[in-house]
Amino acid sequence: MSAVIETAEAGRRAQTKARNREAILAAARRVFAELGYEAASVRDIIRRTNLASGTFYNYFRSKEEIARALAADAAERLRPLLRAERERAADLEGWLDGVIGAYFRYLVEDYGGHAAALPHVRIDATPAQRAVFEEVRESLTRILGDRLAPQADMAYLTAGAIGIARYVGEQMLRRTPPDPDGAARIAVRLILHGLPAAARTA
Amino acid sequence: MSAVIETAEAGRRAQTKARNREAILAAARRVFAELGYEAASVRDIIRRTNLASGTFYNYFRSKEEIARALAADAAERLRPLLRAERERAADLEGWLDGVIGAYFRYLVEDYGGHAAALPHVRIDATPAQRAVFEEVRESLTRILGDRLAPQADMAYLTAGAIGIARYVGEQMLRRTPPDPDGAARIAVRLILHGLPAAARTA
Amino acid sequence: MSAVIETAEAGRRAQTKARNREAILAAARRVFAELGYEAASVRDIIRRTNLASGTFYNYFRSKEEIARALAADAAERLRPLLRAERERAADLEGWLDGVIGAYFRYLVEDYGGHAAALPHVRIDATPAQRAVFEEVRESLTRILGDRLAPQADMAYLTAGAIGIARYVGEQMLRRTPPDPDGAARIAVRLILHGLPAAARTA
Amino acid sequence: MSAVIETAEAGRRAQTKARNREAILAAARRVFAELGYEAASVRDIIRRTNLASGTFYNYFRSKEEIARALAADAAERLRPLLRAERERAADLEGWLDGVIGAYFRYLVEDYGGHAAALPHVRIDATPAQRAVFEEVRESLTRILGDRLAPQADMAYLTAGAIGIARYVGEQMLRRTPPDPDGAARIAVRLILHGLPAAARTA
DNA sequence: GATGAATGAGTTTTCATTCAT
DNA sequence: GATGAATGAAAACTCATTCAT
Repeated sequence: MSAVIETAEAGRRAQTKARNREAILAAARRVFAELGYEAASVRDIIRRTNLASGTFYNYFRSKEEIARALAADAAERLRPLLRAERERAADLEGWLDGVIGAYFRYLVEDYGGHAAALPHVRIDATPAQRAVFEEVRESLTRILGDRLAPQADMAYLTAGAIGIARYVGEQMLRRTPPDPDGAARIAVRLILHGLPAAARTA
Repeated sequence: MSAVIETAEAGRRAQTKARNREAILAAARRVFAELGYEAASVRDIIRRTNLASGTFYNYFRSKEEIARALAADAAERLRPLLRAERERAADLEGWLDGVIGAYFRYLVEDYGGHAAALPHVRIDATPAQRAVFEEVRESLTRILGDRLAPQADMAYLTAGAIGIARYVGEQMLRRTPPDPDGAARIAVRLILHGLPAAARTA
Repeated sequence: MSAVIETAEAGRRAQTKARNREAILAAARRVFAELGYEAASVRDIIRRTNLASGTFYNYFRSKEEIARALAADAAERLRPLLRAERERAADLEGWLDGVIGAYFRYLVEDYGGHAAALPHVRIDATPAQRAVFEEVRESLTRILGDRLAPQADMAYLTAGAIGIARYVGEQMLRRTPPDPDGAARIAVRLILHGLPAAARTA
Repeated sequence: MSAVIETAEAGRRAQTKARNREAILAAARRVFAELGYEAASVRDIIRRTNLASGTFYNYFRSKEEIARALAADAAERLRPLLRAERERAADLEGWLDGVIGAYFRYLVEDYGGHAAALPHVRIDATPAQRAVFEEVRESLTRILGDRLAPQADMAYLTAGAIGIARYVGEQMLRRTPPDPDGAARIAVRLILHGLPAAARTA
């Protein structure tokens, strides 16, 4: 077999691998969303794929690993987005608009229709998730700049902001149709000015 | 057997039943806290009890049912507390102080030491939980009174406030020792005035 | 307590005992009929009674024992009937008419409506059942008298006759409404003259 | 892997599957025969196999399902035999000889030695069993031809004939050694001429 | 690397039976 | 003798993972 063909074949193989991996991840995302992590079985995942059950283990060592990979994957996709927004944003409001809008649109895309199954993962179950938390914390710290009291507890504040995004997002998913933009506007206002102020305007 | 004795016996039996139910619930609470809902098995629960395996099924039909009972139980305990605070509180700040303080102290009591395992149950998985959500929503609506724009989306705002409490609470549980009062102060400020204002003070 | 009262009370007790025993037997008969022996549980039986589960064991040592008691009971009720018919009957036809008619009416009474659940008990699972088999065999032997070849295999012939009664009876139970008399007529004719002869007449 | 090898492998796998299925069915047949359906457990069945417990569930969903499969299987094997006899037989006697002889030999083969446990399944528990009943009924109807009164109740007569075969067969299995031919002769005579006639000859 | 049946440890669940009251 | 909750052995069943092909 000539080197050229070998290379071509290797390319094709790599492509197939990537495609299979993606197929498994996509199936897992849907299954976890519909059944929840515990109720979902590897069989459920593989069944939504046209692969054989054993093949799963060529890609992921276990059910736990794919769950981690999924979370990491989500974080991976979130992180550059957060980064980009951090560069672009002039102020806190701009940054929040960008970030929360993107997050809510992502939620609708990935979970719309299965609202009920948004996985309530621990905030820092995986390294990637922790990275997202840190990214948010750093962004907030930087943007707030010297308007930040030295003793301010940024971990709590970051957690609070993420809590708002999470729960308003979940609430949004429950509506038909979900309105990511309206929800984002309210979430941003809530973070910026607090509940009484947010309640005073529509 | 005389009626008197019968009654006494019935009383003792009812007591034993209640005690067993409580023992199982307590064991489940601990097991869920330590292992997480999914990893926990009915065996794990019953093992922490001095009851026989079959006895579990005299009280709960399945692991899912006890989880629901647990959540309902928690909500049940939360609700009167919320109610009481609603009566007592003069303004939003007073109400939030009371409610969030109580919630955080409850968290520390029930999950302190097993911070990692605060169950991230769906906001409205059970009727009791839905009731808590409604209770919070109503309290907020009433306290805000005419400072509330007619078109304000109270479902989103309530979700946001609960999100703050949940995630700041979780963050607090991760600290040793947890400081429910400090965390509550920050959560309240965040809800009242928003993140920039909360960041400006300690 | 005077002897008189004691006696009266003893009588009442004996009555209650007899009534409870009958209640349990009746419930068991229905439960076995509806679910089959294996699927039926002692709980199912006791549930159809207004007795407590433990009480069952004051009357029967086990589920197996009540099944035996039930079969014995059926046989017990069948046997005197067979005996009586044997005395009364002038000839084979008369005896068969009496016996099979009685058996079919008994079937309708006990299993009508639950046709599907006629228990296919082994012909000789219990002593009482064996006794019925023997009773039938003896009756046949006596009534046939010297029209019986010495080498005739009465066990096979008795089994055959019982087989006819059993299966025609089951078939009858499947009809709505069951017609014990029509079925009995055909069964008797079949036993007496064989299938071709029975087919030649209605 | 080349297509040729793939096919070969698929063939081998299919073979193994078929062999395993047969092994489980055979084990179940023996276990049911020895313990009776109710007393038998899936564990008992799988233990007589060199397969793992979970493997059972790759083939049958439950104990009930394998029982049905077994009955269906038996009926499946009986039907072609009945069909063949129907073509071949010149008259009722010939047909009965063929059919009952075959049935009794089949009984001895499958249940000989475990006489006590011939499963008394409902006559029409499965489609295949219903098919056997229908096959017998049709065969009888055709062979009797115009010697059959128009109002004759063939369902009852068929049930009666099958009852004879069943119970005489069971009686035969209880003997050591079983004599399928002797038993068949008597059963046939009983069906053809009735009990008195059958009793008059050996 | 793909396949898919086999594995068997582990889990849930049932239920006949016991026993303190 | 009645009660009914507790018992725990035994059964059914699941499913992540392995492995021969």
